[in-house]
Amino acid sequence: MPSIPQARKQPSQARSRHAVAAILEAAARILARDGYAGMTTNKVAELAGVAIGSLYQYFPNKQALVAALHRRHGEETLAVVEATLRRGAALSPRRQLAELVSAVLALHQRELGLHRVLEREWPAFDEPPPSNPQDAALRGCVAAWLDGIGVGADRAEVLLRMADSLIHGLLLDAEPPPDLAQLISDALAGFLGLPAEN
Amino acid sequence: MPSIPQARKQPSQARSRHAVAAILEAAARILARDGYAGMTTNKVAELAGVAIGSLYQYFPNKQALVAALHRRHGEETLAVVEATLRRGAALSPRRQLAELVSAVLALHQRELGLHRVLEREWPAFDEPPPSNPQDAALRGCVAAWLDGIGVGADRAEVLLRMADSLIHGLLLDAEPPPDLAQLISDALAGFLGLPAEN
Amino acid sequence: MPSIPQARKQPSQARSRHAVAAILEAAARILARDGYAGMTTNKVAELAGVAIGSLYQYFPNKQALVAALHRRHGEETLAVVEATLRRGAALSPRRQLAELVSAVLALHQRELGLHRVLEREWPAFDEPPPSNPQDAALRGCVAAWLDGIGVGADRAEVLLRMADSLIHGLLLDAEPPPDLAQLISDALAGFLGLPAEN
Amino acid sequence: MPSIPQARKQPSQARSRHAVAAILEAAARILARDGYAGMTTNKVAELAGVAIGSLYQYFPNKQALVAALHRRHGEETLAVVEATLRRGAALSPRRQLAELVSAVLALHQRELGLHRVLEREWPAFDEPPPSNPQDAALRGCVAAWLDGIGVGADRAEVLLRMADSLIHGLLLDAEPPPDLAQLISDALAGFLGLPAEN
DNA sequence: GATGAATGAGTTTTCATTCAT
DNA sequence: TATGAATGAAAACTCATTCAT
Repeated sequence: MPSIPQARKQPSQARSRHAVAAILEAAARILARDGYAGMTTNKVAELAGVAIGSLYQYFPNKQALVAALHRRHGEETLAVVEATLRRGAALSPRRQLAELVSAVLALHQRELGLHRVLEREWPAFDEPPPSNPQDAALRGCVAAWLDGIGVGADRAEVLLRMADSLIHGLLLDAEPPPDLAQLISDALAGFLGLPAEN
Repeated sequence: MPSIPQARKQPSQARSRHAVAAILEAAARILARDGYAGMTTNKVAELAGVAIGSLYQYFPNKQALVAALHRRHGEETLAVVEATLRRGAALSPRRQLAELVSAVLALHQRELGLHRVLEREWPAFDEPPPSNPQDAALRGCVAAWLDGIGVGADRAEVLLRMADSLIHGLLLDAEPPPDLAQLISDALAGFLGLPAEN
Repeated sequence: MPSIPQARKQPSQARSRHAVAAILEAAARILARDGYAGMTTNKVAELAGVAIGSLYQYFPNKQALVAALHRRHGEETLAVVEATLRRGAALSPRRQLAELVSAVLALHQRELGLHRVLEREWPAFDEPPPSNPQDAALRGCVAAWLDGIGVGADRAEVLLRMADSLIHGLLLDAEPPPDLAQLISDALAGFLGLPAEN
Repeated sequence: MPSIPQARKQPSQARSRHAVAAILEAAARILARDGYAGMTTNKVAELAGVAIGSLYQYFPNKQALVAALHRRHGEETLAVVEATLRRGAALSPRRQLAELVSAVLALHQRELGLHRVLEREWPAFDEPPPSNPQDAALRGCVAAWLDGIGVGADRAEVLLRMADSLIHGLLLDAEPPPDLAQLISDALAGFLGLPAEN
């Protein structure tokens, strides 16, 4: 199996940029609703309002479509994390953590079904989801923050995974508890050894 | 025509029990290796050494196969949790938690790939993974324990989800950190508000 | 591109042996009529009266179907050549050659369209049509004959190719000349240096 | 609205002549490499460096492209044959034949893969390869020659086919014998009844 | 019960051709 | 005229499931 492919052709004209966006949007919607196996390229093209051939002009195959959604998700997360850290620079570490969890949680809440599939069903492709550039950037960003608050920067990787796991694992529950952000940041604080605020 | 005499011979229950076990084993192996989409009932039957028709004699369809694996996993987890709690009754809550995490982690390490798929790729079937009896039993068991150590029993559900998410999310990493049990129980203790042991 | 594949499964039961024969027959007919590009596996299955899935149970892909026809043709040719040489052992070399040409020509005349395609359209597969066992056997058979009549056995290969080329090239003409066998054996005799019979 | 002035500028015929040449060249290359089925009009246009739309401006469809290549090949062959006969007018018939074979063989050797496909894969279109004007001219030319050397002019057609078949059949071998021209002209001489030269 | 050949709807993907710009 | 995005019919192939033996 070839590894996960990139986009086939850079959309240059306005019309095609629109087509690509429509395709991604449709793919997200169907993926969220029907899962990876239930998502057919024909359904995606139809919902996007383009011909199936056009879809294949921009994405060489089904996997590439999902990979693109994944990438998009990574970019959004990175942006949110950076913004939150910048905004909360003056807060206590514990509170910064809480802000981060809230922000990322909010991001996920926007497209719940999609993220569920993206995380859970990222099909058993050859390898672990490729650590793309955004992942690295995110890790770097968090590592710097940890370093700044006196926690070993080497915990960045695990922290991120924990956060991801907890967010997805709990958010996707039938009835996620209302104080989810609180619960999760408690757990992460426990892991980081940050003292509770009185 | 006279009706055919009912049963020529009491069908050996042993044989069919063996077939079911072989099928489940094969399904587990293939599911772990190829993911849900890559698991075909024919491949399962072949690896199990039974005819495809026989597979369908025991499992009405592909989903049922995966559901059975899920159930089996739930049963194993319940057994491990009960045993650990029984064995560690005299320990401090914090240490009991650590024991629990270690035990369940060990269980998962045995069939890593399988659990990844079981958790991540439980396909977007019509409904969320059915809350089977074992799940309820497990929840009850943990609730009782929490109650006993002075933590609200209502946290059982979330605790279980957290544990599950963390175990799967971290264990499946390319290079899971060596002190994984420690990290996870720190996080869970943080969530439960258990004081660190000095 | 993978090299030309073999049959996927040996038909064992009577029913399936029949299916394989029907598929090959249908493939031959359609290939002869529509050429390689015009031959679709679905058309073949339909004409054969089997489901498309059954076709793929015995032939892993379209190429394998054509390869099987090729093989069959090679076997028939070998049989005809052996029989003719056996029958004509007492004749003069020049006359033996004439007999051979006639016999093979007759074989080709039976399924004209098919052989046209088999020879002309054997698509640009990776390599020259694989020298299968029958080819080798045929070469050996002809080499022995050449040796027996005092012509270098090393001409067998070229002789066979010449014969093949001439038969296909001329037979497939819109109006092949009536004395085709004569013309071709004249040419081959010229190549072999066999004196004309008065 | 006033009608748009007809032609802003006489479209450079040079440019389009160049485009046609580039397209044919690209088609030849791809056809040789990938066969008829593997040749797509889009690939051809890309390799030729023109837009797919432009290709369709000069050639109404894919077949027309291949037909044009065929025609080109016919023209080259005709030219070579005429030149050879002119140059060798003083030679003996047997030697003239040898010269002809050598010359045409050389022509084919230049673009081996292309001719293979042109001859072998001329797809089972509705009709046999259209007997274009060049074919007729070639036939006439050869007929005249045969007449001049005292062989029935009616053998021109068969002679040409034989030559073609032998050249393609043998040249395309994995290891064509070194004395190919000799072998082929022996065979053709045998067919024409030309005496061997001592 | 056990077998495995047969089924065929459904999937992914290609590519000749068109046509708005 | 040139462009190249868009089209969509059609092709190869898969696989869950059935059912005659």
